[in-house]
Amino acid sequence: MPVRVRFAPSPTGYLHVGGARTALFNWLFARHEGGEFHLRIENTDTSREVAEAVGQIQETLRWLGLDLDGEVTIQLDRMERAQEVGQQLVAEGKAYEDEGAIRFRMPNEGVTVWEDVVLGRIEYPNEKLEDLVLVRSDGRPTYNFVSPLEDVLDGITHVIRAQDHVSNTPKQLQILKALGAELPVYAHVPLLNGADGRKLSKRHGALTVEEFRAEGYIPEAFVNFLALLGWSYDDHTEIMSRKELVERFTLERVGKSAAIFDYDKLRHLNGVYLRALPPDEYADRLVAYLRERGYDWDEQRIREAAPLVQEKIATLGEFPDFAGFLFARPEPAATDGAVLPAAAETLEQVEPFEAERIEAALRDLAERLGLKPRDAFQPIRLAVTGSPVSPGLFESLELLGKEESLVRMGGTGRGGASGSSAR
RNA sequence: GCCCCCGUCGACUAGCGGCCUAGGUCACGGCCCUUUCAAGGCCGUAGCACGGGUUCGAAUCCCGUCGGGGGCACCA
Repeated sequence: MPVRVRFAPSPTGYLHVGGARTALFNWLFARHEGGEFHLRIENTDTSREVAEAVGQIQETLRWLGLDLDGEVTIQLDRMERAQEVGQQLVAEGKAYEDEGAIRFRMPNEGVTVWEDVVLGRIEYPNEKLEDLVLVRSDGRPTYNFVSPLEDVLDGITHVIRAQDHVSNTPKQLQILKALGAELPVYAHVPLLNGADGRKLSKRHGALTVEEFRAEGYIPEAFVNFLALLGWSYDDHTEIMSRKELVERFTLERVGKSAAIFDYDKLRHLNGVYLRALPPDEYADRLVAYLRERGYDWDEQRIREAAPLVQEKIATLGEFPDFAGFLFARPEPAATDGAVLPAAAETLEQVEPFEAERIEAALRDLAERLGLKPRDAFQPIRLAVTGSPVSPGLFESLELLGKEESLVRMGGTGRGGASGSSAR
């Protein structure tokens, strides 16, 4: 039987990183096995918000590169089918009417056992199982009823979900047994926690995949990072392409304990991926990102700036702060502008105005003035970029052009040696 | 309260009885390189929760304690 898995989020809004990780593990498993990956929306109402959330979830999965098989199924569409099955269970004496609702008869003794691919053998005492409502008095089926029912209807072979579902599993197993259905294999993947070890929440930072996207993380890096949360290939391999992840992913190597979402490591990985991109593709991504974020900066200029920042920033979102001075005059920064007049005079003579010549001229100047390179260049950087941190100075000057560079240097230079005044 | 699960450096993890003086990565510290910031190179700090067993031998197996998480709905 071919493998078929499903990712079944509830449509409460944008996809959370925890959900994304669960979706990724499902997808990796399906692709590794040559099986199918389906999306099922577990809703109990059909509000407009739900429709929007479904769209957002699909867009996020698309961005992550987790392609779907088959049609997206909506839980509520199965409502009537679930009611019929509920009635059938009543007829068989496996469930009973209770004030208009249908309630399932749970066994009172014995244990429900399953072999969890991640957790191992789990035994759950049946006496702890309460008779649960299958269909509410208003006719809507409950989650613990439809979810396993749909798994049967959809031919789901492996249920890969987060560990907060562990205690639902014995209930669902009992229902499946009553239905006479073939049982799927269960794999409960560890949860994702925030820095304090507690539930991941807003105060820990970004939470939805869309937020990370907005901050300039790229999907390859994000997927690689997510894969490493609760799964590992061996004792040293970390950077893996999507293809390699698919080849190497197995549920057997998924860990049991909850992981903490490490923003530092994500950022590092993103930097690794960004630096590894071919220059022209890096520029493409940067342009696309800035457009997405609403920047109307000149595309040609962005492309020219790309090589100056590729080695230096770890997320595309850092570009505006880091290289924004190339697109608009920065606020003048406080600096000791003593060298500025001489530097301006020197640069005036540089022709053509190219990084290599600029560097040679300025180094020569520094030497004549008896200044360390850093002492000579930093005031220029401050004047031209408006910041003590910037892309390479000489390349930046070249990009800006002689005229604009001199204007910026002159603007601060007039302040004289004190240079502490902004004007 | 009851039930289930988990427990290796600050973080992600490797480890499935001897290869462990516990390995890799991020973060952190130092040095080098250097026009700033990064990147890169070298070095370093730091961990098997605790207590009992089992065994010639335990991070690895068993029991207990402690700690953490999840769940106990006509929510999903």
